[in-house]
Amino acid sequence: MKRILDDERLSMMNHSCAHLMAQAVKHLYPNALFWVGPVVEEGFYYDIDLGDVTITDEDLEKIEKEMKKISKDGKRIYREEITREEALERFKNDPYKIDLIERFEDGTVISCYTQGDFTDLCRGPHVDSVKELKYFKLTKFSGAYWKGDANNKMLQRIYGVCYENEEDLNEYLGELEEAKERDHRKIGKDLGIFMSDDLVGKGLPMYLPKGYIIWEELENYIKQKERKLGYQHVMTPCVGNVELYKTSGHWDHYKENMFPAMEVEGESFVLRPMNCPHHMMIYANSLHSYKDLPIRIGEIAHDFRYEASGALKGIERGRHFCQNDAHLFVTPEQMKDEFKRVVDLIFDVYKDFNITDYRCVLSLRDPEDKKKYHPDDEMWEKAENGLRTVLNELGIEYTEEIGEAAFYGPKLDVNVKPAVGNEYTLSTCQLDFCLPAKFDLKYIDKDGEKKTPIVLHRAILGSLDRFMAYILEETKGALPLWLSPVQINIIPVNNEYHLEYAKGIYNKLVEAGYRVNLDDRNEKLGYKIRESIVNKNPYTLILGQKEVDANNISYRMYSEEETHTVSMDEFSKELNNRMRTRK
RNA sequence: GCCGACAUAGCGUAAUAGGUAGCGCAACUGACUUGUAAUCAGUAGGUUGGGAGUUCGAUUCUCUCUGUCGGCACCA
Repeated sequence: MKRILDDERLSMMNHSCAHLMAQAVKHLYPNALFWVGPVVEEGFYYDIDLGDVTITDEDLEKIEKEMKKISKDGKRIYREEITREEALERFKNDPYKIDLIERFEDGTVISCYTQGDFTDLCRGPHVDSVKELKYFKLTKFSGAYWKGDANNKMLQRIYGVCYENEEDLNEYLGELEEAKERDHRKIGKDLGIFMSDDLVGKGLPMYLPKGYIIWEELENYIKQKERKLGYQHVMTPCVGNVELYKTSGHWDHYKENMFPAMEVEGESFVLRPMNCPHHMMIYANSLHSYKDLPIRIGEIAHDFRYEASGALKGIERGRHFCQNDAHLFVTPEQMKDEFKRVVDLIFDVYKDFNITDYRCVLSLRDPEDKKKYHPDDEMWEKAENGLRTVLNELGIEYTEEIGEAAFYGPKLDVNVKPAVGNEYTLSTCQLDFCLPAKFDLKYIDKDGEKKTPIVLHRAILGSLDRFMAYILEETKGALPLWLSPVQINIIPVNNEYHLEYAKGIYNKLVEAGYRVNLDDRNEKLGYKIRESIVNKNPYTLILGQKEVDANNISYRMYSEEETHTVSMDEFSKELNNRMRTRK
């Protein structure tokens, strides 16, 4: 399927369709004022000020109908170029357009596009006639802050999408439906992986036995990788004194997003939102020589953030989550090498999980935003240039994004897209010259001088919760063998005659360390097989008289219809192989 | 948090122009003893998310709270 943003024609159609929608809205709501209507990955939208009117589902249908009418009428779309002054005069009653026009320098030529009774300020380009826009659909609507600023008025945003023909449109709409099916929240419920309950609290999902198995496997997996790379794992408390976060600076930046402080015997404590300060204190616990560095402190750490209620989303974003966190304390000379090791680890892990659809972002500070970022221009220059150099040397493709850095330093983010919703960060590696200084961390260098180390903050699986959400969506719940809560489901054909044999096989597999289920209920074979497939078990063993007689086993793999009959030895080899290759 | 929509049994859903709710799957009981995607019969399960109001009567209308969903804003 063509991607709209990558396709010139489709981009133009979608943008023109935004104008078409605006015209229809203007017909139905003569007082409507329009802000901007760009093309985006999923089609187009237009931000509209409708005064006190709010859009409903029925309105969306009405607007769509009006759009069809205008399209049928088939007016040509004309481009017109006017001066900034003419534009200011023409749109003098439209504060939104004036706002846009005033951004242009004096003497700029500004273009307008007109179709029938509707004119809009626009850079273009557009299709030649509205009759080219036939296969479109308004998909959703919501509030959206003017200029993306929560302090501003909320406008109404209507989203739509336009394709060249009906098949493409239907295919796209079908994909939207399909995406809902692999939403981790649905899979998590269907397969009994996690739950949540109002009485526990929103944004606080709980892992059921099956979910905890996955969680545990992920924990063991990443800790093993890290140990091999010289990480030392620690355990630190989920609560910390407020002073700890005042020292780090997190309190100033994030107290609004932390659970409120608990006052106990004159002291204030908070649930920790991240683990950097604890790890800094662990480093500070002993004196370090340059010979000891890098020191790599890792933790599978429980964190709590008071996320805005509207931001909560299953296990992808909750108010409790578990970070695959580590802080690497390095000398300036070691920084580059250590950063490379982190990047290598990220992509090594992605290979194991078959993650290929990701985007690397070099997240930089916004130098204009004096509030958000640690005020030390020299430090930022050094950190950002250092990070950029390393990324270039590693040959990593990335885009730079301003204003995405942490308050203490720039970072490399690896972002992915979920089934439903906005892109998020899966892995991150952050360069920090700031916190080590705030905590006055030192090591003794060759020359006997005390120096401050650089810290790399990094998370590979990000949070185990979010990573699990991602894997569930990517696999549609059909997890690879090593992660599956039930790896092998055994079904005896007839309990009376084959249960003993099945038990023998069951014991052997359990002994070998597999998670096995023996389905000895009195149900029809077909019923049990169906259920085994619905539960997405990787292997379903069917054991009947044939297998008993030949002392072998028959199995079906998930997503395959044929049955394989092999000896137990062969089956063990296959299992071993899949466990080893993590397939 | 903001804008909007939604909330019916464990899950998926139906219905009521206001007269206290059906169905399927799951569960439970019994029969059947099964060879590759749903055996048959029966039983139980609901203060229709919580609270308040209007009404003779509210699951249905109104308000409010809570939660969920779609976006926006936020994301150390």
